[in-house]
Amino acid sequence: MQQYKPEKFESKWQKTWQDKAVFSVDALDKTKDKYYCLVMFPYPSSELHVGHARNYVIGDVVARYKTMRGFYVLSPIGWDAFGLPAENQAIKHKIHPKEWTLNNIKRITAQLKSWGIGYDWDREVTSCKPDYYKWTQWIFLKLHQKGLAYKKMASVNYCPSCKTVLANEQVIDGDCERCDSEVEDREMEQWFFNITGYADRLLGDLEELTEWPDRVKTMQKNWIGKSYGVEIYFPIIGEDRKLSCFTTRVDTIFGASYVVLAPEHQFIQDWIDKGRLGKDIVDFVFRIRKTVRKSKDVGNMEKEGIFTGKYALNPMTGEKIPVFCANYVLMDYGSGAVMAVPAHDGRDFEFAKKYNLPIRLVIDNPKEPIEIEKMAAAYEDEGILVNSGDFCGLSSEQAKTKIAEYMERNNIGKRQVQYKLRDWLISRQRYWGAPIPIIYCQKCGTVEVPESDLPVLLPDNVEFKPTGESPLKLCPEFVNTVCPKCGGEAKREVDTMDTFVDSSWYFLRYLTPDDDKKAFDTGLVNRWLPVDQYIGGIEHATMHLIYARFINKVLYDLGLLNFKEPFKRLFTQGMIVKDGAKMSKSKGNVVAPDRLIEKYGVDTMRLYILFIGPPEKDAEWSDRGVEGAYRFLNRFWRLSCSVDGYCPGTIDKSREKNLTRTLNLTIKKITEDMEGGFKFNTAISFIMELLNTIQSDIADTCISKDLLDEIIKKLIVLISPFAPHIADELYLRMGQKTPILSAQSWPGYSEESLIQDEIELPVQINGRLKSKVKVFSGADEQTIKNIVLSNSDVIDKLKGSAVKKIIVVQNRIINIVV
RNA sequence: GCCGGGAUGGCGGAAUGGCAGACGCAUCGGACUUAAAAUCCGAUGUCCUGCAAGGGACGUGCCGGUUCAAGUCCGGCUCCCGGCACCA
Repeated sequence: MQQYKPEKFESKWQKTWQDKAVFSVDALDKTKDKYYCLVMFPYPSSELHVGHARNYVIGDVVARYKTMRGFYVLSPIGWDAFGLPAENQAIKHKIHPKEWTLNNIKRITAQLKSWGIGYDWDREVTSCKPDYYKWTQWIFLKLHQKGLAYKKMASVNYCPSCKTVLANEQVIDGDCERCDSEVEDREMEQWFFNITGYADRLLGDLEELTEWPDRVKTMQKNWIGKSYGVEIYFPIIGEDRKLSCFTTRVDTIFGASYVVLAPEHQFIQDWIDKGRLGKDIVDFVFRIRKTVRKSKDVGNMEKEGIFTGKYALNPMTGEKIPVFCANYVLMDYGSGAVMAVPAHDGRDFEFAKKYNLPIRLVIDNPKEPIEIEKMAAAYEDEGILVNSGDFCGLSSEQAKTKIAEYMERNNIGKRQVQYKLRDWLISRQRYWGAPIPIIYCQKCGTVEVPESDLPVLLPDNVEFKPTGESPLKLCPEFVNTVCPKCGGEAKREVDTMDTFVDSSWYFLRYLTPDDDKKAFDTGLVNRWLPVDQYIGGIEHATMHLIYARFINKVLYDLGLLNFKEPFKRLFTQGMIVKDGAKMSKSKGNVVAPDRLIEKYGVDTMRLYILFIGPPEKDAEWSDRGVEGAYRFLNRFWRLSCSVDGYCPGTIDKSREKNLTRTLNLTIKKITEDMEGGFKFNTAISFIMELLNTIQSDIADTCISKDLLDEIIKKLIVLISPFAPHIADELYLRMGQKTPILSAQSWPGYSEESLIQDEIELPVQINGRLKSKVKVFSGADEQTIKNIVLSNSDVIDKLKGSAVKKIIVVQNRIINIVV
């Protein structure tokens, strides 16, 4: 008998699949139902680890399984090839980002091929190549033409010492990761996409995504953060204008004892301009403005504020209330000004305690009246209004409507819908990205690069010295151009686009990756999309998956697509961790798949990755566990090879029947696991169980050779999506001429063979397992009760106690209550 | 801080509200072997009890609740992970 030697045949099969083009798709072919299986395209960093492998192996299993179910499966791959790490490499190691990226792509391509992942390689797209980013730029123009791309001031992290804009990742505790200088907040004019204009549709259409995980939909819903509230106008004393504050808790307005402005607020700037603020206040404002404040820091940071000397009027109480400026109010959300109700908001409470501001209870807890003196934290729940004039006694819910109506009648406020979602800042002061196709002309102003002039090529020859400007600005050949309108001297936009723009439409490009006339073919895209199955990491739950949905909707509005949502079904896999932490080079806990493949072969790696746990959950890597997968494949190999020389003894009909039943049950369970939640770990365990059963049947030589042959062949097909190399090799050895994917369909099962004559039911007494009884399957409740109560073991265990009640759960359990 | 998720033997994990620990790893014992490796067979949650067959109690992060029955449902916590808008 031959030993299992994967190295002898794995690359042979990879070549066969390639030669027979089993993963190639003719997009025009309509003879079969289409299935678009998409994995999130990788960022080509140095090498892929087993965490990446999980993503692509899952995609491959789905693609192979769906092919076997008779679908015409499109499974493409590409590279999200622009981005920060390439530029870091350029600065550190003096290698050009393009060279570094393309080298990585080469290496990763070889890796993916050696893993037996089946892609249609003719459809490869690379976002950093001009034939791709030409169309990213085209998409920018489409948004610009629709008025969805615009410029406004926004802040960036700026390192004064390195003279460069930093990514959030490069800021460690407020300091630059390279030189440890304190990072400053700087305002500059930048490009935005008006995604907030689509907020309602992005929210509403989540309803249609019935095959998305709930957790992802919940996260997106919260990210969009639609809230209903009131914009309240607070008159400023001594001025002719009012301050707008948005609140979702208008029921607490009688407790608003001061208002707080963000340091960037226009009123603050006006007062500074007019010299109305004291030096200490101005210093405070500038200090806070300079510090980097992110939404994630607001909760943790020490609240700091200063009284501006100005007062406003609470429009409901008529009370004169102080105006503060504080670090915990951000310009990003709402109007950059909030009314403070210390008794009912945690941040306001903390701030009021620190600065000894009055805390007034206006909402009482109906279950447990609040004593203001004993309050240790804000009461943020809803309740019953107190100290609230005519509105006392109302519930928060009633009061929200009544007060809003009153405010609207009296012009004190207006009901408003507010979103947490902010417009998408796409400008990057970086080199390694798609240039924004805009030209600035002294005469004509902001002018689009005409479509016929695309792509705006990224020059190769640039300096990476940090200078405080985008490297492109230092490249005169790039910057200096002529105005497409008037032909006069003009300068190019030097910012590049966020890489999330590249990844918001790549799945459209896979249908026509080489088309130099258009970004995508509407007809083909409408036929093949929405993507039937999208697979990627949970970390993309909000940003990438919202951006891609947004761009899809814009293209839909332009009549270029006939579907509103790009991804019909979504699967988010968990991380593989090692020693309790995410794999990373810096931690030195990266498990390289290639080392395992050398030792055990690809199928072992694939099988173990799939067996490690439920694919949507994080899993801990164990080198020991790999051995188990390898042993199993060895056993599978030996057993399959043993069919030839198998000599049955006395055939045991009931063992045969049982084995046939087990086979059908296994097919059923595996099929359900494949169709349902991608439960590959349990699917594989069912194959292991069946193999264990066969092994003892073979040892006892009690089944016929034909049955054995049939079962082994079916098992080979069942395991083929997970371990395709060994499957095809064994299939060939068992006399089958064509590879499984091109010939074999997924096995079916017969419900009839699953029926059992007799079943064993557990018997509990007072919820504790005490005995078991055998009953004929299909026995009715009364019959089962009779059988149970006359069973000698049960009678014994009851010890004469009076039976109060018997619960019979069909085919499950019996519980006797005594 | 906010949003989302998770916690089950020595380990990875399994379990439509219905026999907790399938399957695999590890460990121990046995068979085969001159021996080892490989392979095959068996045992393996914890504690108590029994010479033994066996019997009993406890047990799914913590506290409480619903139910004939809770890992699963509800309320309240703890810790860990992902995201928080310039990592991708």
